[in-house]
Amino acid sequence: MDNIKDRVTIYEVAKAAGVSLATVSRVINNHKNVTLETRKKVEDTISRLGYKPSALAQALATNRSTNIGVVIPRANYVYISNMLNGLTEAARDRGYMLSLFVTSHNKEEAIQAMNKVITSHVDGAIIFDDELDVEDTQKISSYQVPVIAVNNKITSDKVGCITFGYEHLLRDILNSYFTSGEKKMYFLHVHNAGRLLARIERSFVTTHIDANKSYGILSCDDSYTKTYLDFIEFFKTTKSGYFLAYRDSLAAAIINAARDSGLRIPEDVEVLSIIGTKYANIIRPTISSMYIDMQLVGRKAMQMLSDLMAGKLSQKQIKVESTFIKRDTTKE
Amino acid sequence: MDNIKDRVTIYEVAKAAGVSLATVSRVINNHKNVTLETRKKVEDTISRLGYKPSALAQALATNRSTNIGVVIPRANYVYISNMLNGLTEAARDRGYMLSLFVTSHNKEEAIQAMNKVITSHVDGAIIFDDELDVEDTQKISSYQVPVIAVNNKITSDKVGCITFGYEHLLRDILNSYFTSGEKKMYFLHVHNAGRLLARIERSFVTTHIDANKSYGILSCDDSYTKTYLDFIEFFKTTKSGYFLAYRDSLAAAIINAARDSGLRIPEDVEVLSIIGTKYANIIRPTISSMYIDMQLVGRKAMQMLSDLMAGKLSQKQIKVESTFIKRDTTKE
DNA sequence: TTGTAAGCGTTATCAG
DNA sequence: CTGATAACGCTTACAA
Repeated sequence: MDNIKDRVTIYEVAKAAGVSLATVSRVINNHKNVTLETRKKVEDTISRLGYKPSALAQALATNRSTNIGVVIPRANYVYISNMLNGLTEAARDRGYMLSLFVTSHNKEEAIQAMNKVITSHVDGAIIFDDELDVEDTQKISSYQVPVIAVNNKITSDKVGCITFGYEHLLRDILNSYFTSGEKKMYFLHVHNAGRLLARIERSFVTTHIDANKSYGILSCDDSYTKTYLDFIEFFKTTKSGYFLAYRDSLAAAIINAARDSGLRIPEDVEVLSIIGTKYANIIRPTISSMYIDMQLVGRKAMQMLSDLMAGKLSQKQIKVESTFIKRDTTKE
Repeated sequence: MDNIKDRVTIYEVAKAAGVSLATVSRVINNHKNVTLETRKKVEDTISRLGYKPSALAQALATNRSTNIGVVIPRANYVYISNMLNGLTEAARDRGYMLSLFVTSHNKEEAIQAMNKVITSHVDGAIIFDDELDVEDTQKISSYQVPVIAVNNKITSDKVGCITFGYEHLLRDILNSYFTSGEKKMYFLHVHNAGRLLARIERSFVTTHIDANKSYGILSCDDSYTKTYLDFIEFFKTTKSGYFLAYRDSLAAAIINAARDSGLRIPEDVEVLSIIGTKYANIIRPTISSMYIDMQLVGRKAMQMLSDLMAGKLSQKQIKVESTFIKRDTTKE
């Protein structure tokens, strides 16, 4: 319905204060060239009438909305909400609003979201989506919208990016394990979990091939309960292994299933969580993990975008390295 | 800079297609009364020029933005992001965009956020903030913005609400424990954690007083690590107790500290997590908790708002009851 | 079926 | 220092 009708407009304020539109506009924008007297008069009627400028009209007139579009996957993961948290903090410090665009793990929808970002007239966008290709991201920048792509290596005039360094570290971890460890390694393949996991899986495979080691790929659902049950089955026949799981929940599923099957950690079963969060430290045994501070990534992304919009982003591509945190689920 | 300058406008499309503004507008809005021929002609030039309508201008002209404002606390808790997730899903199904406004646990800032919601010209708002009083929420509705308040009992013409039922259940749990349990109960008081926890704490206290039982209030930080260390100290002198903690992380801190102090769960120490999430089931021993499906709350809130905006919200107030889930950290 | 023109609530460029 | 007035990009009666 007419929910935003009968809103007080700048026009009514002007009339009530006995000045012109222009003067009111000057007051609310803190322009100089306004007598203290008129300013006070205007401010009084503003608060008397409860006038709030329409950000919409302002945006239309000025060509800047102070809105930042944020594209994130729909999945409700802790590391995503950590990043979102970093984004909101940094946005607030800079006076930006955040418009949220969520995408499923499905390319078509991601492109839809892109289109919405464009039509929504944001001043800039931060795109964290595992499905979008370089060309899709490029498209938005052809609309003159400055973009920071997270987990997507792509730069151009109006595009910067933050990439994650997982492969090197993983390779190091594996190679080091090959020298001292003796268990067979398994990678938990999650269907449709996006390019990040796929890339890590590829790295896992090639490292094994390069070292001429055998390995296993285990398909699993992206759910704690389902994975727990699957591993209860699995451990009926297999009694040891080193498992790499996407997230802490999945790692916990393996750990719990192993213990409930009478296996010891890390003697029989070792587990590494790829995208570790604070829960890796809360769950017992504490979970060894690869870690990236996603909240920091969020803050950093917003800062880069801010610089990019101001035309003074010097380093268009930064890489955030993950670190290995040894805890109780691995021997080293 | 001029990031949204040299954007293709409806005017250019009209000229290029050899029709008027109005016709282009009709095409993009799927109005009938357009020849198939002209429609095709227009659509072709639209895609040729890569034209995207400006949601801003549309909103200004139609008085509806399809934007929903969401006010949530800045705190990065799982249950909050669960709710946000439910909101985004339901919003997407209805074609709304979400504008995010985060607040610290600080009233002034919350009011600031309220003002931004008003100026940002959203079609409606969902407010989940523990600091805002009834009057603050009322204020926004005086701007004709339909609002659903979460965890705030307040209704009026344009305001509906969802409240949480924790007190009754807690009272039942406590009274039942009084008959069979023998440990002293402690409530973890978290400073500035908002009204929800304060209300629950009050309920905890009065139930004890009514039953003429002694109890303890323990101040703690809203941090796993700090709380863990505090309880390592605590358990040096106190060897048993039934502890009620705000969230799973805090409950886990107590559990881990108890075990690391050689205490048995639930024989010596019992723990109840007040706002349980899926982690209550992942952590071992699994944590008994009170549970509300926050994702559902989010979806429900969006549905109510949608109805409210359409003027057909019949039940302006709904109460979501929490349920007790007995797991391994309590005897019953 | 299509075009003309007024209006949405601001800002910004001019004169005065 | 202040006031007209033209944008901003779109929708929508009203005319044609």
